[in-house]
Amino acid sequence: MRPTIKDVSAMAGVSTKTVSRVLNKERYVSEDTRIRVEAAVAQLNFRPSHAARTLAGRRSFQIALIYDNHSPHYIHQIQTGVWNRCLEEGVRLLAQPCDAASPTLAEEVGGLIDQTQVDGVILSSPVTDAASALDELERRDIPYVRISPGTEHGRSSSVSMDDAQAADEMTSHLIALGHRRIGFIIGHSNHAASDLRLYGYRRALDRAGIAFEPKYVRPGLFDFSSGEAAAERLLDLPSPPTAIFASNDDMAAGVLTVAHRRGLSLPRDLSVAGFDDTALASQLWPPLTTVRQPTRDLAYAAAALLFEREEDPVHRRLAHELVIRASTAAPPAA
Amino acid sequence: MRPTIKDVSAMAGVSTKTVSRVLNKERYVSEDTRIRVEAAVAQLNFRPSHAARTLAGRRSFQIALIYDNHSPHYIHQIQTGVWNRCLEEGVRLLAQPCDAASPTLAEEVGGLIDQTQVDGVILSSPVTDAASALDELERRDIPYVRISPGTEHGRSSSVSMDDAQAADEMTSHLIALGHRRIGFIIGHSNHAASDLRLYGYRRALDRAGIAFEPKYVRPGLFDFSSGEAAAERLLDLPSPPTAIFASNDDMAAGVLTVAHRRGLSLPRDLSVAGFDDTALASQLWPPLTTVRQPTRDLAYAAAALLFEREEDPVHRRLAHELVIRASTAAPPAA
DNA sequence: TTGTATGCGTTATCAC
DNA sequence: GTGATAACGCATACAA
Repeated sequence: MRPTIKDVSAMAGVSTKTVSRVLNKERYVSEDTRIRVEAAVAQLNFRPSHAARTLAGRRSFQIALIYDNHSPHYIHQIQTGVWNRCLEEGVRLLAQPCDAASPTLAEEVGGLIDQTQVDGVILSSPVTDAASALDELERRDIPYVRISPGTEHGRSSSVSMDDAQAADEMTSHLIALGHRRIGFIIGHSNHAASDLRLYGYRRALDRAGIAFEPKYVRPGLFDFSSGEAAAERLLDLPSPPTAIFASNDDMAAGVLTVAHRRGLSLPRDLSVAGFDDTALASQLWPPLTTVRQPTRDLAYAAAALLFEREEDPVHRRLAHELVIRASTAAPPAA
Repeated sequence: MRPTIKDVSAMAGVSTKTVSRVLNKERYVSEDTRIRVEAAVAQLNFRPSHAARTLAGRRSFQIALIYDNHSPHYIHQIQTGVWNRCLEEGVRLLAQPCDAASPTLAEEVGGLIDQTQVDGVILSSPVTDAASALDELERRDIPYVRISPGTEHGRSSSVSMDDAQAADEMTSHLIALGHRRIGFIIGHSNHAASDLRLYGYRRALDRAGIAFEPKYVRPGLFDFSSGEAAAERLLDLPSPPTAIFASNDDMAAGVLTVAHRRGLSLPRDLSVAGFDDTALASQLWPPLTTVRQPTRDLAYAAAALLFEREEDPVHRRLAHELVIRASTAAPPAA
C-alpha cells in the first residue's frame, strides 16, 4: 500500500498535523522534529496525494495550459517554458488544446476549472482573446496569465514581445542595406501581432522617408501557401520589390519556393526576411533573415507571474531580439 | 458556491448515492430517476470534482503522457492523437516531459503516479525503452501503452509502424527509378527505428540483387548538421550515389543544403528521399520524397488501447504509407 | 511549538 | 432499484 501521512507520523512519533506542517513548509516547527519527519518521509518514500490535498485544502498543485495554435513549434516552445517553471514549483501541467473559435469554449473552460480545480490557467494566443473564456475564469476568480494577448491588454496579467519594434528594426535593417522597394506579407488577421508587425514596417518606412506603397503589401494567413500566393503577386509587379519581409517563416518559405521556381538567385536577386515563428528559418535554403522570438522565455515568465501573483495587473515583458543571418544582401544595382 | 452531489440529490429528490450511480452510468437505475437526476445536473451545471472522485474511488480521470523528444512536430502529433482519444473518454491529459536518459527518471515516474494517481500512462519513444521507468509502472500495477518502443516489444501493449517495410518500399522505389548507387544515412542509435530502417534498405537492395556497399552508408543523429556531414562524405566519394535516402527529414534537409552548395540541380543530379519525421518535407525545395508516418494515428490507437485494456499483451499496429512526391527522378544517364 | 476534532465531495459497502 | 453510513488522505480551525 501507498504510505499515508499517518504512517509517516507514526514513524516520526508526531501527529499528522505536524507532518502536514513540514510538508507545507509552515513555520513553528522545531528544527528537531522537522528533521525526524523528513527522515520518515524519505524512508517511506512518501508522496502526498494530490487528490486529498485538493479536496481538503485550497490548492490542487495543478495548472492548465490552454492553447490553440497550428504551429507545433510555437506550442512546443510555450509548453517547454511553462513546464520549466512548473517544475521549479512542484506543480503539474494539464494540457488543454482547444478551438479558440468554438462556441462552446467558455463551457469547456468552465468545466475544466470545476472538475480539476486547477490553481491557475495560462492562455496562449489566440485563446487569449476569447472574451467568453476570460469571463468564465473571472467568474470563478481563478488566477490566469495570457501570453501575447491581442486585445484588452489591461484585463489581466500578460506577457508579450514588442512586435512593432521588432518589425521596425527588421525593416530598418533592410533599408540600411539599400533596399527601397520592400514587400511585406501580413499575418493572419486573428492574430493581433499581425497588425503590430505591419505597423512597425510602416513606421520604419516613414522614418526613412520612403513612401508607403499599398501594392507592396499583401495579406497572408501565416501558412506556406498564402506566402506563395503573395510572393507571386509581388514579383509580378512591374517594378517588383528587391526584398520581401514576411510576417512569419512559413510564409517566408513560400516566398523562397516561388523565388526558386522563377530561377531567382538568392539573396542576389531577392532578399527574404521573416519572423522566426516556427524555427523553420535555419532549415531553409538559403537560411532566412529572421526576427527571433523569445517565445519560450515569455512562457516561462507567464508561469512565473501566475505563481508570484504579482499585484501589478499588467506586466508586459517587452522583449525582442533581431538576428541577422546570411540571406540578406543589398539590392541589385539596377 | 460550486454545486455538489448533495445539491443535485436534493433537487432530484434522491440520495447522493443514486446521483453517483447516474454519473457513473451504473446499472440498476430506473429510467425515470435517471432522467430526473440528469435534469438536475444540467440545471445546476454540476460537474463532479475530480479530486473527490479520485480520493473515494479508484479512478482519477487523468492519464499522463510521458515524452522526451526533440522534434516539436513529433510531440505535437503524439499529443494531438492522444488528446483526441482522451476527449472522447472524458479524461484529462497531464503533460510530462522528461529526460529519457536521466538517472532519476524512475523516481520521477514513481512520483508522478503516487501524487496524481493517474489511471494510465502513455510513453512515447524513446522513453519507451527506459527499463527502470517501466519497472516502476509495473510495480504499481498501472496500465501503460508504449508508442514505437525500441526494445522488449512483448513487455507491454504498444503500437508502432513497420519501419523496415517502409524503408524497403522507399528503397525499392528508388531502384525502380533506375538508381543503383543509393546512399543511406542512418538515424540516431538510441532510436530502434534507425536499425529497422537500415534493415529495410538492405533488404530491398538484396532483393534487387544490388550489392550492399558500406561506403554508401553513413551514420547520422537525426539532426540537420549530421545530415550535412554525411552528405559531404557521400558526395565526395569517387563514384558518388545518384540518390540519397536519409532516415529522417531533418537530415534530408541537410543533404539538400549540401547539394545546393555544390551547385547540383535537384532532382536531376541527385534524388533525395527521407522519412517525414517532422513534416518538414513539403517546405523544402525541392519537396522531398518521403515516407509519411502515421504518428498521430498511432498515438490515438495507443490511448484507445489504454482505455480498452485489451487483453492481448502485444498489440502492434503495423502501419505505414508511402508518399511519392516530385523530387525523385531517374539517375543521370552517365 | 504541537495535537485533536472536523470536514472536503465523492465512491464503496451493505443494508433495505 | 434505492438509501444510510463509513471510508478516502489530507488541511483547517481551534485548543493546549
